[in-house]
Amino acid sequence: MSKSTYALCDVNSFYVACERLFRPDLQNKPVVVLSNNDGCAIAMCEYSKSLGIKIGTPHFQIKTLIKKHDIECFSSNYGLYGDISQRFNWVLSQFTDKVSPYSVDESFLKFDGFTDNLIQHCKRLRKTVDEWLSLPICIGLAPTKTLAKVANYYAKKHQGSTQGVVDLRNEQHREWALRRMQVSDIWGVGRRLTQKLKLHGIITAWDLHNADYKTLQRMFSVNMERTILELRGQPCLTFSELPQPKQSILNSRSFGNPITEQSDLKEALAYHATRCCEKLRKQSSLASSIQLFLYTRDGYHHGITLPFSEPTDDTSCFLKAINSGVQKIYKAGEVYKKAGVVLFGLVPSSGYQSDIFSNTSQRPELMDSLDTINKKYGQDTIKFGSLGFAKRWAMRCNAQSPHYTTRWSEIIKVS
DNA sequence: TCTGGGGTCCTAGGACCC
DNA sequence: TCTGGGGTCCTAGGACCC
Repeated sequence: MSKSTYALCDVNSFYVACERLFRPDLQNKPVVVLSNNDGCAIAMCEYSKSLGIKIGTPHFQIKTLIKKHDIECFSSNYGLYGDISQRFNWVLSQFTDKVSPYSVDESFLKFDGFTDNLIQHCKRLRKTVDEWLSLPICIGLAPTKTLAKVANYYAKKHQGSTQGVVDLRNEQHREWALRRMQVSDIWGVGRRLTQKLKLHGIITAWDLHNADYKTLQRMFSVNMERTILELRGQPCLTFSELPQPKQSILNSRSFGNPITEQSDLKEALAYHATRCCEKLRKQSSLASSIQLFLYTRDGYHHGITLPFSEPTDDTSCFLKAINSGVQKIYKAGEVYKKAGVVLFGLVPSSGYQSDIFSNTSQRPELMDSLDTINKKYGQDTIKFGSLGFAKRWAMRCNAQSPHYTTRWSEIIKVS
């Protein structure tokens, strides 16, 4: 039996590609996409990169560049990106039944039983994504996920000569590739680890490939051991087609303007809890506890964790917890810049044996109706009163493109 | 003046129990 | 002067990813 081959498919500058989909006039114009709150650049085209704009560069630092080079700037539009991402994965699923979405713009695929014709198959896949979705992608092939990432790195770097597909199933090719790659470019090796590895003379990906994995496991962690083995072609990371249920669910935002009133904080936290609960019910889980946290302007962090008497997915239980929690951590006179909610201790809702003596009110039908209506008619068509109407905390988002594919009112008009 | 948000996994250390 | 050992659970913090 032949071994499995992994492919990593990712869309080049995904957010920018999405913004260009319905704006052909931007095809040859520089584009930058900003983070939530329009705080910093999080995606950009090659040209903007060449001007020195990097991921994380604050918006205010590049304002002159934007003006000078007539760069089109967008607030991020996650509704659009999420929808295009789903279409992308659907196209991938036409080429293999083993698709594992890894992030909004990249997915791992698994191919069994392919040999020589796999490269041609991937080139057809690439052409199809281009024809059907107008998205530019690159594909890396290898016997492990970590090596597929390496292959993808080269496919992206040498798109012209490789036609966006690089195959590292061959060991000699792998050595060539790893010798020329910095260890910091390996998936799972960040800034800190790069520095520490350097002290041990490990500079290139090939150095790490040859290092003693037992020693490095003791020095760092089992993740480092896995990375080394994966670089040697031994799969250590699992491949799962079904998205695994989240173990924690978080929603938070910086405020558009600083907040000092407790009532505004409550509204913001109620909003975050509502979003968390939607995600919770979507993955059919119940949460055992809720944590709220506030950040002050001076960067100080206040948090509190409140357990429930039994796991729940009823929004009103979370809102009650927020009411009591925020009173405990709020300090009059503080200036707050960010708030958020995390749900912990998630358990599957199916088969959960609820305590017959518990007085927690579970109203699955009510929550169901709420989700159905809001899904059909838009977020917060029906909502709890504690979410309020003022939204004094709402984030800045001054240049968002229309939700072309997910809101009827924003669909493109041809006249 | 203005620097995002949502996740995962691992480890160390403290509390507690027997 | 001596001052156990092992297990579990929880939390905080660090590191990584996109």
